[in-house]
Amino acid sequence: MARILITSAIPYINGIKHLGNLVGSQLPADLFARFNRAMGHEVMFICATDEHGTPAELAAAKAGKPVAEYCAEMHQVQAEIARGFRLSFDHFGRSSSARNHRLTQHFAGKLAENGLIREVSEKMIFSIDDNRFLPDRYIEGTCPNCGYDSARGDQCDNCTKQLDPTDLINPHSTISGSTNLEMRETKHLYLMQRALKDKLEAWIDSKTDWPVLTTSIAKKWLNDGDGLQDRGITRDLHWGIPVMKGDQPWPGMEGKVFYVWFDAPIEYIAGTAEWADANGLGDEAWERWWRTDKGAADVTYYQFMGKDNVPFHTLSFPATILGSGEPWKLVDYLKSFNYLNYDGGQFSTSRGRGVFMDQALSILPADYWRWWLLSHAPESSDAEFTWENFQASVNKDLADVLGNLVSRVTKFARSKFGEVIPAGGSFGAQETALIADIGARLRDYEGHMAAMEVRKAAAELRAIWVAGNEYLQAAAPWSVVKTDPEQAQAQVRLALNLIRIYAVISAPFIPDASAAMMSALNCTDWSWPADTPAAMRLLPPGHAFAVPENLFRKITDEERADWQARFAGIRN
RNA sequence: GGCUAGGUAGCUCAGCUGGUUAGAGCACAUGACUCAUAAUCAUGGGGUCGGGGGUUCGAGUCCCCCCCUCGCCA
Repeated sequence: MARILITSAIPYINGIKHLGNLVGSQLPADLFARFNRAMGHEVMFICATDEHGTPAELAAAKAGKPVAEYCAEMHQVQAEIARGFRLSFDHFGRSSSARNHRLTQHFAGKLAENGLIREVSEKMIFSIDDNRFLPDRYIEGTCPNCGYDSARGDQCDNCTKQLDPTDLINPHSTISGSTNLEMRETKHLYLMQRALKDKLEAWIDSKTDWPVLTTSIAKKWLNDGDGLQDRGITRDLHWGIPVMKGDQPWPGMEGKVFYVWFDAPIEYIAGTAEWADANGLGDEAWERWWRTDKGAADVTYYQFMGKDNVPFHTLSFPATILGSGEPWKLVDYLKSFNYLNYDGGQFSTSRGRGVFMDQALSILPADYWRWWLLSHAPESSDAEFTWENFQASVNKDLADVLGNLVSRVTKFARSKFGEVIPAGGSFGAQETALIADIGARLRDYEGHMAAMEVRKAAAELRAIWVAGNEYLQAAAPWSVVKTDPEQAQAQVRLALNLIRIYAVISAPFIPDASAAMMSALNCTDWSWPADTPAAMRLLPPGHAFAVPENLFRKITDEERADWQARFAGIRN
């Protein structure tokens, strides 16, 4: 039994995520977690909300709530939606937790102890009316280059010229509109990543099995231009983790907090500690997942994320870990995803374009979305969601191939032999061939799942469902029953056992439908069909079953057209 | 502008270190079956593998140039 640590990139707190966010990290991570649990491995699957930073403060202000209260509420909202999608986190934590405060401060203290932190004084724009320093993109004014009147402090959207906020003519705060701005001196901490460059590079170079997408991004940042740069890890904000050197005050840094990108990945560790706390366990319970000197030497650590997160996970976070000089677990395999586009364009949170997680669940149950998203995961390149494709895939794969199979088998069995597994006959050549075929395909499926080849795994799973229909069509128990009822009983017995196998192996993709199948079969034995011939005989003659409701309904053309119109533009 | 990835049947995509008539699913056509959610199964049509050069006995697969898409960076 292996020990497997899985983290999904943590979603930002300021709103509900869209399906592109879901399929890029949480959903494939959940698939992998469920599969590994089913294989009997010990799994720790952690996710959380990423709660600090300026956007959270602004979103809270807009909602008219204190930021802590806003984050607490939004965390509950996101947690509820995650449950709706059946994301099987062992813990869904919060980057604002006491655990993360302590750990983040601990790491900063260790980095300082090891001479990897330097203090930098710099001048930044302060908005007197907003009573806050403004990040560059929150300042707008007239572009000195082209005269565009809504140029941002970091770049002009019109002429694309790179700008410094001080270049702008008539600069103003985008938060309040105030022009009452001034340059103020402020001091920040920088993590000296340059000093860790060689260590990071050697570590990246050792990861020969990583996708090119991952390593090429990391190497670009390591070597491009002036190479890896030191990085500011503090900000002048109110909402965040106070800057402390371990548990000691940090002179000169009073009133400042750590930068959100410094504390967010540390939450992977803190979230595991939160899990231990929530379950009444001691520190050793979570440390055995993260500290190689405390039992984590045999842990394999997998991270899941969209490609935009790769630099932080290949460089920044490892710099924190390596720089601490302590034996924390580094990621072993990093699975990154491209983007999911929506009907010819991009999903857009600001314009409400595309389908958001809460809306998706209000339309159809989680399994429909899970199946489509995972079977079309943007692995090798960007992928595209269209309603036509969604309707066609879901209707064909789920309703016709799988759902109808369960329906035809259980209904036929009931009408001919009653609601128990029939006892007659024995498996012949056709049955033996099916068992061999399913067995071979299962090994293939397991290989794809273990390798996180999500699309290929989905395709193989579907092929396994199809094999059941092919068998049924060839065996034709509805004909055989007229001449050789004993043989038809054996065929039905096999088919009913096949449904249990389908339930077990499909659960990582469509957990609710799997549960419905198992419930209909009156079975609680979720053991993986490693021994296929034995699994085909698991439900014994005389075992009672029931005919379930149809597992999946079909999406009609009217519904498709309606949704297409509804999600084209502004969210309402 | 630099860099990554991609451009393969109407659609969504597989094609590892170059090697027999380029594959799958969907869609389409025909046939079979009638247990089942008008579901299933079989067969078939359909591609000059973005364009142009080159290496090779042989290239979707390697090299060069060009065009287009996406993202990152500047």
